[in-house]
This record gives sequence, C-alpha cells and structure tokens, in this order.
Amino acid sequence: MHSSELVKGTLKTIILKLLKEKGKMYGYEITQCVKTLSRESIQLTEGALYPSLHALELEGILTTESVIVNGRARKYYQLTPTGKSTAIQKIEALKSFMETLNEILLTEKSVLKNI
Amino acid sequence: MHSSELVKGTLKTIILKLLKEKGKMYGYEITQCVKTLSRESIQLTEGALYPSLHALELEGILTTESVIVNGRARKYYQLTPTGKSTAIQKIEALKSFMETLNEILLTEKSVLKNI
DNA sequence: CATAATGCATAAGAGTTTTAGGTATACATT
DNA sequence: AATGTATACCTAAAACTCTTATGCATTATG
Repeated sequence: MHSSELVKGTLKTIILKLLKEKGKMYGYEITQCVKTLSRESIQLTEGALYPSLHALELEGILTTESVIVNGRARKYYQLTPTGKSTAIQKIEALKSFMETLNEILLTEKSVLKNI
Repeated sequence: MHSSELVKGTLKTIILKLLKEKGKMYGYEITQCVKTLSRESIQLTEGALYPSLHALELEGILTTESVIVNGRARKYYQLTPTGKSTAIQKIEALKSFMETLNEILLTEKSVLKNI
C-alpha cells in the first residue's frame, strides 16, 4: 500500500487522467478504477476524493450529471473543454516531475560529490 | 518550475536520499543541491525545509552538528543508523509509487474500457 | 553602503487530508 | 427477519503541512 503522503499531490491529476480516457465516471467508480489499476496499492479515501471532485467542479474543470441506476443515485463527472486542456497540462506536468524525481533518486554519491 | 503540490509528498524522501549519498549536509546546501539536480525546476522553500528537518530529527532519523564556517553558523544534518534504513525504505517506496503512477498515466482508453 | 548571497529559524494563515460519522439501496447469508 | 457486504453519496472537526512573510546575522560585490 502506497503512503497517502505520496498520493496527495497527485490525486487531482489521477482523477483528470481517468476522466480524460473514460470520458465520464462517478466517484465510487474512480476509487475502484484506481484500486484496480494500482493493483490494490492505492485506495482513495472518500474524504479526499469528494472534496477534490467538488473543487474541480467549482473551478470549471468538471461538470456533473446525476442519474438513477438500479435504484441508486450516481453522480457522473466529466471534463469541460477547459478541463480537457487542464488535464493534458497536469498530466504532462506530472510526467515531467517524475522524470526530475527519477534523476534525483538515481543520483550516485560520486556525482553528488561534485555539486 | 514544478508545482509545489507535487513536491510536498516527496520532500522528506528527497532529503533522505541526498543525505544517504552525501553523508552530511546543511539546510542551505540541500536547497541548492536540489535546485541544481532538478535544473532549477525544484526550489525548496525554507518554510517547508526546516520544519521537515526538525521533524526528522525529532523522529530520531537525523542528528545535527553545529559548526562555524567563515564566521557563519551552519547546522549539519546526517542520518542515524535507524535513519539509514528509513531512508532506504522511503526511497524504495517512492520508486514503487512512481512505477504505479506511471502505469496509470500510460493507461489508454481501450484498456480502461475493460475495467 | 546598499544589495545579493549565505545561513538559520519561526509564526499566522491557508489549504488539504484523515478520521469518523451520516444517509440510503440492493443483495446474499444466517 | 436480521445481519453483513457492496454500492453510492456526502460532510465536519481535528490534524497536518505548506505558503507567505518576517526576523536575525555575516560576507561578498558592485
């Protein structure tokens, strides 16, 4: 299980990535999808997920649509046009950050000595 | 410049990685080292760095040693034996998390459809 | 001699997450 | 019938961490 500390900064980007690919998802579906994709190593908590989704909606990045399925309410989220470009930017930013991070983590003693 | 949101969760691990390789560093040195290694894309703020260092010290992961160099005080930090194994663990955890994250970011629409 | 760079540190406010709880339906098991 | 599990939404207090701003001090530089 990955520490929640690490997931924090990447939560919004993960949400945006999934919505970008799937087009339309509801909250519970997002938690399950992340769980599956991460092989059970990331379990989003609802207390973090829903406030994030609502914030993204307020920012105009997502729109919602409520639907009744099997007698239960579902609230689908999808990217707005603005949200789509935000998603692309955020995903690129995260990839770029991971490359930087990777360089730092692979830096060896001998290299560091000269900095 | 990478968003501070992303750096947050990885700050402690970055510190531990650098100390693991360099053995002994002072606060300002850490900020400059991260700046250089990241090609100016990560600029640690002191308000985040020092509290983290102090927390790591309280946890028994670091010990300190104050030295006067060129008339200025420096406070060197280094890993304790416990800290050394914590560092190794944290670094591995971060690498593992990045692999998971990478898989998520590379997931394509066609794959996601079946989840 | 003012400014930048070096070097440490903290505190108020802001922002986010954790933890814990609440509400509700469907379905399987006891 | 009652219990538990899975599905599905949400929120609020407390905890946590960072941002922003500030303070102090020395050395080098223009």
